[in-house]
Amino acid sequence: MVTSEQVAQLAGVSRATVSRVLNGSARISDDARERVHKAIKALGYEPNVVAQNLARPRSRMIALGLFHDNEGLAISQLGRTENYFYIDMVRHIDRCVAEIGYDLFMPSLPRSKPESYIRSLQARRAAGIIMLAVDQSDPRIEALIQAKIPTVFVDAMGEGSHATYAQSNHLEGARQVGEHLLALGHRRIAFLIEPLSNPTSTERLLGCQQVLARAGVPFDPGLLCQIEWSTDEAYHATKEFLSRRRDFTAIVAGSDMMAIGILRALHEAGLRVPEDVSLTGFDDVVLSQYTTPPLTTVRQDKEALGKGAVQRLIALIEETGDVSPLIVPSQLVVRESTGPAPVSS
Amino acid sequence: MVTSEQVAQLAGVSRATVSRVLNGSARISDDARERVHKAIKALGYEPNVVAQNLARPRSRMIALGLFHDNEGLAISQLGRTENYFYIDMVRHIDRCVAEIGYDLFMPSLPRSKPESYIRSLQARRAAGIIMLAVDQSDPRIEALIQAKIPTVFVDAMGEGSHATYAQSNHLEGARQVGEHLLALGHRRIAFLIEPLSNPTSTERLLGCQQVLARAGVPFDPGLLCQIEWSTDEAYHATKEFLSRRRDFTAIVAGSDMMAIGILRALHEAGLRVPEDVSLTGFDDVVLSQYTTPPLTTVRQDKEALGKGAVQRLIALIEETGDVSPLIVPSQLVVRESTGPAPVSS
DNA sequence: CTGAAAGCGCTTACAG
DNA sequence: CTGAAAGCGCTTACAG
Repeated sequence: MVTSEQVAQLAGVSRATVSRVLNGSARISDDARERVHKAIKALGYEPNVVAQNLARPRSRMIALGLFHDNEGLAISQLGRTENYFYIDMVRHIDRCVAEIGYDLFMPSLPRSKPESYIRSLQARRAAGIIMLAVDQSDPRIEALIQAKIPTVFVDAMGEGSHATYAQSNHLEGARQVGEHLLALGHRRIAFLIEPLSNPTSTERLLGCQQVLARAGVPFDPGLLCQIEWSTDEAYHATKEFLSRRRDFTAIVAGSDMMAIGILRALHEAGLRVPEDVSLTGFDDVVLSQYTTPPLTTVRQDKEALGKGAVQRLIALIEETGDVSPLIVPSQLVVRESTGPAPVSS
Repeated sequence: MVTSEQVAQLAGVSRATVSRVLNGSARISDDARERVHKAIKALGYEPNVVAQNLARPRSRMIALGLFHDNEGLAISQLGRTENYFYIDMVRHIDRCVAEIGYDLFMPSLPRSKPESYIRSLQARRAAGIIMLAVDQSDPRIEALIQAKIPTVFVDAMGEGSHATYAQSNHLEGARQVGEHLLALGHRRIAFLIEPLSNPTSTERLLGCQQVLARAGVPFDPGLLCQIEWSTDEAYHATKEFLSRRRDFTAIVAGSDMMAIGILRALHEAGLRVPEDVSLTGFDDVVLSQYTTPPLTTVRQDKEALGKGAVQRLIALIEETGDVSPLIVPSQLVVRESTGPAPVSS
């Protein structure tokens, strides 16, 4: 591996000077700058980022975490169906982070206590962390805030001197769903959603409830079903649910990936979508247009979320710029899984 | 942050000794070992892995790469529908790597030449790399082999003094598909598969061809359609294909994610699956049991692949153990997207 | 068994 | 503008 020492020798300067031209320091003679650049090119030099991260007061590594079931292995969690939406979003985060010259990494930390999670993060010298959090009560949220590690939470509402958050306007999205179903004549609507320890879930429920309440539609608690949110679990839970109740004309699923499982349970039960029952999702994952029928859902603006989260994290790290919570508008997308409520029932 | 220096002081030993007990060096007095452990616990010490990776002759970081369209941003690539199968596999890789005390990272490297890709990898001090490669002609494959960076290729056939590969037995899986369709009476079978620059694709085609040829079924080149392999592209390509030809009773899709797109195009064209046309996929991604109808496919053993790849990479890095290419058996899973060939046509 | 010293490859005050 | 030196937090021969 070629080092800055070799570049310095070839250019006839010191390592300090090489470092300075690399980091765009101001006071460098044009002559020196040019000689260094020439040497870098000739040698194919690329600075050792591990050494840089150790030497600099602040590293250029951003950690991406995903809290799920108290697991620390972020990459593994990302592969669970319930997190497919985040995969779409992470693509934008990745791109955005690369553009500003930082490295993104997903620390695979063993399951452990919050304090040790923090220490592992520090041991890896993360400059900051983007935390995809699905459970507001996860103790690591508070631990990150206390530790004053620059953090942007996505879908959890952590705030502090070095923390802020970004999320879609789930409430507004849910209201659109409520209005859409209402307009189609639905009155008895079932909610198959994630446990309400997930704030996203709560907002989605609330948005629908608000609209229905204003329209004078009574809320039937028996039609509210909190289920775990993988496609598999949604499928099984729906089968069980259908064995108890069928007196509804529409289902609001907590997410698209849940809707995919619900759809199958509905098919197997001989219920047609949307003729017998309408179904809506949330998120607009790539696959929601490939279900049978294609899914009516609420689109989250993945790009705005991803870029916004990165921008705020940098602002937090560099202590300059906008660090206010980011709320991104979301938008109902009507496809073919919703239709008029059946007249008889 | 607490450093090894502080631990040393509290334990009344030198930093060297702290380092030795941490790394399980043999010759350490029980007394010293115990004092150090006590100090570590008292201080909540966790070694700085960045410093470790710099100081050690060999780091404990494993890079995960994904070559796709000459892009370097691995995490972004992973989120494309065409790579959903790899997401499932990566979960096992992640877990396995964490178990042996290594860190997994997905370098987000800007699009660049092979040489500079190699340099970036070295600049990040990767001990080795697991390369998910989808195009055998990608120049980075050869570059990695030449550079003698320990590498395990998945789905590309790179071999060298420091390189080996792991993949499913796609040929055998494809034979099972061919036999299954043959047994159901299909004779005119369309292949909508990835471009043959992808060796996986070639093997899958070949396996089916072999079986059909042995059965005396002629191969119609007009029924072979090489299309890009995202769900989207498969959908659009299928629409186009259906406008030209419909004289087939079965479609072999190059992958499950392609089959999902194909399924939609078939629905829209008014063709019923499997009554009018049977459809098979490959991979058995999580979602293949949630399509309508659930997909007949070939299951890849993700766990065996992931674990096997990691085991071989470690063998390559430590220069001891089995580094022979790993071929994992795969297995037809019959679900509801295949049925008897329609009698009339 | 253990410590002092050199080294991993950078960056950054400190002088000049 | 530029270099010599110290430092980032570890590990590992080298002695003893």
